[in-house]
Amino acid sequence: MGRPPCCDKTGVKKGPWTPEEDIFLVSYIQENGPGNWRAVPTNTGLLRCSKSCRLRWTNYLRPGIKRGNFTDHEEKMIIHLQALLGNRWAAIASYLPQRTDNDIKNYWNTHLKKKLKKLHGHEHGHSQDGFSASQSSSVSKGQWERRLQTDIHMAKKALCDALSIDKSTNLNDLKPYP
DNA sequence: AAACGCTTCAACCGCTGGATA
DNA sequence: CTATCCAGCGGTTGAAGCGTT
Repeated sequence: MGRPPCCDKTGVKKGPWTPEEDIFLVSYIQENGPGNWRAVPTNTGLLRCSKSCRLRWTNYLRPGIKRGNFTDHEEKMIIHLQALLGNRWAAIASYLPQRTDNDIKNYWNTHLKKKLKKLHGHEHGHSQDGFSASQSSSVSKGQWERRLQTDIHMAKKALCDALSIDKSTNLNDLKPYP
């Protein structure tokens, strides 16, 4: 017996959010802060499940979000980080605080995948995901995590090169967003 | 003008890991 | 230790918009 789905209650609204719903959600979060998502539908009167509220806030309503028009700089970072980390969009997004993981994922799937395919022609047989690739060569998760840390360090250096950032001063700027 | 196919992206679904009782 | 709950994550879907015929 698994955990029951959170959204199977009757009377839960789905689909696009209306401006009114957005206002209810934003004003609630302005007063109470994000978190305790379970309480949000009851306290706001929104007929949405907690998951839907959290998603709407983090991907659309949260302040400081930049939408559309990815810069060359951002694009390069995404390409480098994806090559290193695989499809770990939340981890990638932590390096681009103005972008959401959903946005980066969408941009990758709709723009960058195609772009890279064109660039590389038909390269075959290379893996996409770090740990799943390592698993096949019998690497333990602990070993893989350590390797990942090293890789991240190397990637930061590589990013500095790719983005023409001064290596000695700006490595720390690439720390994930808290 | 309208029918069709393609692209984009907001939102959903199912799963996982961490926290807690 | 086990069961349950919740937040968060990544894959996927489908409606809307856009371009082409």
